[in-house]
Amino acid sequence: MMNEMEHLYNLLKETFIVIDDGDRRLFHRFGLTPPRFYVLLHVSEEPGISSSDLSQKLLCDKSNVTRIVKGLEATGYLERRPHESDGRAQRLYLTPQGAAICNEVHSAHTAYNIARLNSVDTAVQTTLIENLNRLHHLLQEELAQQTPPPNGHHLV
Amino acid sequence: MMNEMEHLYNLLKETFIVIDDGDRRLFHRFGLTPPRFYVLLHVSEEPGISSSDLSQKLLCDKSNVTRIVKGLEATGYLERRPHESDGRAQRLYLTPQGAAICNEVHSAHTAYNIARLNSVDTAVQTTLIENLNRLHHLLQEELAQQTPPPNGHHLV
DNA sequence: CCGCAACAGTTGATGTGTCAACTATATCAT
DNA sequence: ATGATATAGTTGACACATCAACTGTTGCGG
Repeated sequence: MMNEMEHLYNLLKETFIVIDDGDRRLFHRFGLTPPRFYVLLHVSEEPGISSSDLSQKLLCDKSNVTRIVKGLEATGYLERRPHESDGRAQRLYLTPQGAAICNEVHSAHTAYNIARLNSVDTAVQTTLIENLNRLHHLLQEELAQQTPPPNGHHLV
Repeated sequence: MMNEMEHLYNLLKETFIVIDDGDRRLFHRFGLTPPRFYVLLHVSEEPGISSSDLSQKLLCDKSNVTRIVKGLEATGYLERRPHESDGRAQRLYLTPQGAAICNEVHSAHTAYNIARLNSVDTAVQTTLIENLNRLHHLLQEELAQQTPPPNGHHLV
């Protein structure tokens, strides 16, 4: 019927979906989407970060960042300033409102994660982390040796 | 710095991303995308299934199915026939070409999953499945009791 | 049998993601 | 210095996802 590999595969996907759905709802309560929040978060952690660096952190295409930033700028959460020495680049900064909402949502998200993930006991948590770590490494190796990555991914 | 919950959270997301990226590349080799493939797969498993039922299996909105089906119909992989007793509904069937590509890609995907997930040894696999199962259950309960689900999700 | 709620499916608006092609600036080797 | 190459960011075209609003059918309670 369904072998172990398929089972593991499906479990991973479904677990992710549930987590992601919870995130989406949480962010929605604050008028944000996951990508918008994660842009704010990264900018708050590294003020002045460039769009390119951001796209690498988010594991998505640069063009995607361009448009998300545009939206956040329109909402008044983010601003772009020209890079002082590189004429191509720009630097991203949070506005005061952006910083405020980012802190607020970040706390809520952390609390939510504690609430939802703390229900598994510590022992399970630890082995889960160990095992996922191993799997994650193996998968990444496997992918890396496959081909030069086109551009792929689609995080958060 | 980073507590256990955050760690687990990030690991789950990143692991999923790597898996998903591999999938995307695999399907791409056959001129398919993940959503298109999964529509074909479900129709092959349940010929005559309706769009509504499909959207529930895929955990996505009906309107999404409408458009994916439209695309697959245009490619000649799928056809729609009116439901014999319900004037609102339609039945979905694979064309011979659709059935052929579906089988081909399905085998390739299974083989790929075996290759990539078999590198973790059986013991790890087993505990991983157990622990993920537990986590998955808890998360789902948590989500379910939260609110009447709007429509959410975004599988595969 | 009639009116109305539920359901199947479509459409439009919008956000997110990809890729490919482009502009403009930087960098590096000669 | 100049010319090839790389990098930063934008844009256009398209796929996929949501939600909200709509059309038609079904089915059910009066």
